Amino acid sequence: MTDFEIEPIGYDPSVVEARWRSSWAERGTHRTDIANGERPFYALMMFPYPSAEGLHVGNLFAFTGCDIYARFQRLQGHTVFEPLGYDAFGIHSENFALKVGKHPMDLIPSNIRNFRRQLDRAGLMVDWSRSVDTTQPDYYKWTQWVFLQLYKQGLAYKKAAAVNWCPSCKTVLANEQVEGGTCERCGTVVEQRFLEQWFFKISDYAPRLLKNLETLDWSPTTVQAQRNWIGKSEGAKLRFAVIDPLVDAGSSAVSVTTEMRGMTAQIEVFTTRPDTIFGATYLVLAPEHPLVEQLTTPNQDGVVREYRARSSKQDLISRKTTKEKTGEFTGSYAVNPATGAMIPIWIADYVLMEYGTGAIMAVPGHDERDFEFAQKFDLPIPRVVAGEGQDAHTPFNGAAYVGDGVLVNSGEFDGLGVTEGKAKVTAWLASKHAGEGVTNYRLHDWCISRQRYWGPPIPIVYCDDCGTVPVPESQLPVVLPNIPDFKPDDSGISPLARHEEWYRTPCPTCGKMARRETDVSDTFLDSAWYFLRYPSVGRDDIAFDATITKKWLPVTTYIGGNEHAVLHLLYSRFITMVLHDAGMLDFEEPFAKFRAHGLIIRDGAKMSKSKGNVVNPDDYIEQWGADSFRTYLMFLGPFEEGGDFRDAGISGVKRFLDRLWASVRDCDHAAAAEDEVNRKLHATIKKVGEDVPALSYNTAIAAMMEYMNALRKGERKTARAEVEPLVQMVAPFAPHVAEELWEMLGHKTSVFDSRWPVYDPSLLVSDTIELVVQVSGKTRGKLVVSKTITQDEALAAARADASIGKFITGEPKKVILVPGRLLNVVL
RNA sequence: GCGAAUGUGGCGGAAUUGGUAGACGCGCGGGACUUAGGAUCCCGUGCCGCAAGGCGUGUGGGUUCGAGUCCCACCUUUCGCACCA
Repeated sequence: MTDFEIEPIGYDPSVVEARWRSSWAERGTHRTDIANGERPFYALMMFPYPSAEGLHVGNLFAFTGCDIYARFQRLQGHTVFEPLGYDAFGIHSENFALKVGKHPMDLIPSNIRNFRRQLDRAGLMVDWSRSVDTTQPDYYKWTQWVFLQLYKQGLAYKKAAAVNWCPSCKTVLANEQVEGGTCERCGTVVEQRFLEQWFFKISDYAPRLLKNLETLDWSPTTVQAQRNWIGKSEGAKLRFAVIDPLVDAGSSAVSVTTEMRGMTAQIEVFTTRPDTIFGATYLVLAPEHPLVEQLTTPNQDGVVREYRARSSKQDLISRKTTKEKTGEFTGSYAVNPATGAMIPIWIADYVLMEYGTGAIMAVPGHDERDFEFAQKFDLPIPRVVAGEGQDAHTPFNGAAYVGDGVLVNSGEFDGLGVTEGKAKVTAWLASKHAGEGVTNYRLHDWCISRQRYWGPPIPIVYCDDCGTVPVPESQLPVVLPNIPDFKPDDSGISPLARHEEWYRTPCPTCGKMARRETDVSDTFLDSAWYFLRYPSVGRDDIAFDATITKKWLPVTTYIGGNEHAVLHLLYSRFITMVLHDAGMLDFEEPFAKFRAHGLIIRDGAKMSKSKGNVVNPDDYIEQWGADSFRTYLMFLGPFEEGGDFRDAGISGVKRFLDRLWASVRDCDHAAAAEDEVNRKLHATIKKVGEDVPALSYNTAIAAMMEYMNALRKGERKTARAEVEPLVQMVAPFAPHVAEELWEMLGHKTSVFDSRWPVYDPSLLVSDTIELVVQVSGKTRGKLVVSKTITQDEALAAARADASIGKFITGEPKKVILVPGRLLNVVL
């Protein structure tokens, strides 16, 4: 190497990165001082499921985004805690184990080893001394403990209920795990089954889960998703008296009173339009409604029975996608409490048992679905709301009228607006004991039982004498046994139920032989509290330490995928609220700030195994280094929107890091920063310092590249003062090479123990500005002028400039000067 | 169907409160250094045009001295919810 010219411009990432990986490990650079660290900052990322395929680029995209944020906060002087663990229980792991014929207890540890290897190479600032693995007894002991806390609060209960059953996964699913009638996991059409299940009363918390959303600094899309899911709607619960079919069947009476004899039952409906009750001409029950049997008259029995059988068997897909209305008349009638009219009771599958009361009053004139149904079955369609230009007799033009208007054909309420009508009609019906105003939520209780093997056993014992007995906390964990035959079957009973040696246990209360609960809990319970565990990892006497928790939580920033907007994120909020109410936490919202990241696609298409366009991080890290890979991932689009991964793009990022490396290597340690460059440097410090906390990583990188270009313009020799701050700014993105360069600059400690550079605002202002000159709104050029130039001076200068002046052909009608920016001469 | 986004060069994407559209990167063209270059460095690169100049942010209107940005209507794509009474 005799000549400066032939020295390589680039650095070898494999050497540099290996060197710093071991240095960080040796020096404990990523270890967080939980007990004494000042200005704690808890940067959380969603922990991955350790699949056999290894780390997905989407995982790495999310982790890197979080890592950059965390490293930046560290450079701001925070003690940052960035933990990561494994969400390894659950159906996904178990199904894969079944597929490859291995036991999950063997499979998961090897998957985790592989994940750990990949994660180590990614350059994350993760404190591995405080990790969690949800499948370890020292973790799920506390998951079971969480269950017991809910049980103690009366928020965990068991009931036989119609639940979603996935025939392929052979287990029940929570509502949140059913997507459009299919299993979110395997896509199989979900069936309804009637089974005994454990539920958490999350519905009790619906109003609070909804209200607190207003106070959270979360991505708006996530907040909106939760709001929709909780699904608040204001309306009324109304009661319709049923006329005894035996007494009144075949009666031709059109009008009856509520005092009439023979009333056997009442039907409760939920409606958001109590104002339209005068137009309710029939009732509809969901086919599986418990009253249907009782209401069906002998001559309708056959068709009703057949319809119910058909709709229970019919897959939910066709039921939810076909708009075609079907239904059957039960033969019974009820009394409309407003009109006193006798109205028929139908069953139809467009009414869902899961929502409201499973029954509706049908107002065909003012509800599209009811209209369609009434037309098909030739039921009366009266008008009770008149819109603009309509009156009580305006005919329907082939569609229901769902707009605003005034009530008509509604007795004493005629003429009231819809809003006022709702309130007055509800009050009137309440005075007649026919109903009351209620708020209804779409959110259902969370079904947590799973008839599977790979999860934490639910810590409950059933004793013939004592009944349902929770396992005492001192006897936790209830260890999941290693059984060879963990395959689920169609019976609706967990594989653990085949192991008497496991489930037979003395009753914790009386000591008599009893039977353990053989269901395990939903994976989402594991992840609903893991963030509470991280700072307290190592404490085996308690789930989370009060002092440490007070110091570190709520989580300062949580970054994750929006696919968990209604599952994990809602459950975590719920569990946190419950523990707060039990006096164990002094906050009720776990995540102060949440940001949803975008998705990575590849060459304009979604990545998928079948398309063969999946990015394997290992290959890219091998070829380009983790620093370039990380930086490229952040550069390809806005972090919160995701981006399009194209192989060609990564070279530009590597080139940038190479140039930086060369600039540092060749820099002049003694020279002062050149004025022009220094100004640019301070503008860059400002820009990057604002972009990074806003997660605008792509523009932050662009700004640093721009500065790099300015730095090298004219093949000049750079000064140390010009590159040193750039090394710090690059550090969150490319931590390995930044450490290397920091060391090359003579520092003995980690760049992450340095302080983020501070910009000098006085360098960002200058006395002269570039004034854009427009003539009649068209840009004709620009002038370098004094910042304080007046309108007249600017106009004169524009006239004097040859290329601009020629466009100013006459006397201007109007002249507009935007100080410091632009001059528009209107002719 | 409902709701939320989105639409800018050949491509990924930038653009304070309305104020130089296309930053940064890829790709492409030219040059330098080279036995060589898929390395590196320099210059150029929205479209049309020799030029002067004109035209350009999904489409059509509008507000304004001035619109990618604001308003109205429509279209595209994506995501979420999907008979929720």
